[in-house]
Amino acid sequence: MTSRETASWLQIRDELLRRVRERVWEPGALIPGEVELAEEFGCARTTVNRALRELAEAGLITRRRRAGTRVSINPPHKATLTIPIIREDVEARGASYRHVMLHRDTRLLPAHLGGAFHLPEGTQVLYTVTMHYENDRPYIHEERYTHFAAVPGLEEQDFAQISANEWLVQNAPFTGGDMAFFAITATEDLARCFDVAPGAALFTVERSTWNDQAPITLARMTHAPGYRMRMSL
Amino acid sequence: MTSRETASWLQIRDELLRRVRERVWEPGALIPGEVELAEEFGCARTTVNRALRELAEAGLITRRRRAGTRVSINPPHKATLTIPIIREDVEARGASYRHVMLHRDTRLLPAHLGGAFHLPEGTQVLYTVTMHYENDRPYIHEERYTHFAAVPGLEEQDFAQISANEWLVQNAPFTGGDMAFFAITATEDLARCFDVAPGAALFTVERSTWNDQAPITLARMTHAPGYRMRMSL
DNA sequence: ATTGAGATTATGACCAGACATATTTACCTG
DNA sequence: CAGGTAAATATGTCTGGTCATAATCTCAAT
Repeated sequence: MTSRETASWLQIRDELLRRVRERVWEPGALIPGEVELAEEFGCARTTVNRALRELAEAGLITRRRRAGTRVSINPPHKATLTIPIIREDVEARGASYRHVMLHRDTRLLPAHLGGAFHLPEGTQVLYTVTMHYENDRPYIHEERYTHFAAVPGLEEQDFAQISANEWLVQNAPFTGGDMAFFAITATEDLARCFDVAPGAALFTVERSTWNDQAPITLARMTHAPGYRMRMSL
Repeated sequence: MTSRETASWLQIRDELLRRVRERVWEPGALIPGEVELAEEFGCARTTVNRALRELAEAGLITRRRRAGTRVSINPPHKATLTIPIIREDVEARGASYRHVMLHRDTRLLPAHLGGAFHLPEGTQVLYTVTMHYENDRPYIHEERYTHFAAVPGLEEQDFAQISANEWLVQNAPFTGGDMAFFAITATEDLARCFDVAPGAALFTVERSTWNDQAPITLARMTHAPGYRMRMSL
């Protein structure tokens, strides 16, 4: 008890994890209560609780008061994607980064974006189109609508030094958002930007973010041909 | 103390979260220690620790022994994707599901998959091609390589009733994996399956899973035209 | 100036016990 | 038998401690 190799709650978690994985406890089965496990492992209930809570957060077990703890029937597999700032992403690979703003204007929110961007149709937004380059090769084409009222100081920014992508992350912290991934065929504009034939398949990420129910920005980021977005489970 | 609306560690977490969000504590700044905060909130150090631990797990703050707790400079934005079993995903939308196995054979691992599937080139694998339908409309085209040695009972399965997708999730629990998303242009085969013109842009997910360093399966799932994979931040 | 030993300190882990809360089970009543 | 109430119980939270560990700081010896 004086010197253990790893924290005991971790050992307990791993042992419980093993029992779930190796079907010592079948999916759906009720597992022993905290008191019983604490006795088995010779520790306080708190420690078992810590281990069980972690497993419950991971979705491997389901806990309910009075009803006890059960092995989940089909544990949801979750993958976590860390959203990078484009510049940092590129530079982390040791490549050079630059960006060019192709277009910028102030306009009223187009009707067809009502669904993704929960604002009334006529709201004033900033519309920008930016190309991001990795080692001077086209990397991402970014088309973005930003809600003026939600981001103070937006008008003064020209996004020459710092891209809208990066500036917004630092200056308009969001509390929620969602993303969609899909494939599109290159329009003539996009084909020109990426130097491919129109109709080529391109991978696009559309992301909208908001803050206390006020939408901030909606970005559509189309990636260079052949791009693969990776994540681990 | 006798009756609070929510658990106090949650209240403390939210208050600390507010201070971070509203820049009461600047990014990079050192925040008060657990003892001091416990005093401020009038609770035990354990309770403050619980709140701080949650925030640290979310990446909003960074904690180090002796050095104290700091507000993260650029908190990583993470999105979580829950990977569905195709059938459950379809049925959850109230649609009917069916699948058809188009092809099945045993073969040696093709050389070009060495990278994604960390097995020697000649390993015996099961190759299957399955179409998944939603309301009798093509939904996902699944091409899959499964490592024979890693999955006992694989040979006996014909995947007529239950798809490989679902069977493997339940019978070959994996401990790790990775995914890649990208866009492809439809080959003639795929175009026929989805009833679109060859060259159409299709969204593809490639997923490989393993278990204690032994690869289990590599699946390439190509989605119907127009499909959008959604996730929230 | 550099290095290394020791004191200092904030977080991390743990414990034994207490009370709170959500559910289920058992029982009691109409 | 239906419906409501009370007891039982497993998890959830909190307290007020102790000890462990990692990182930093101090200061002296090289």
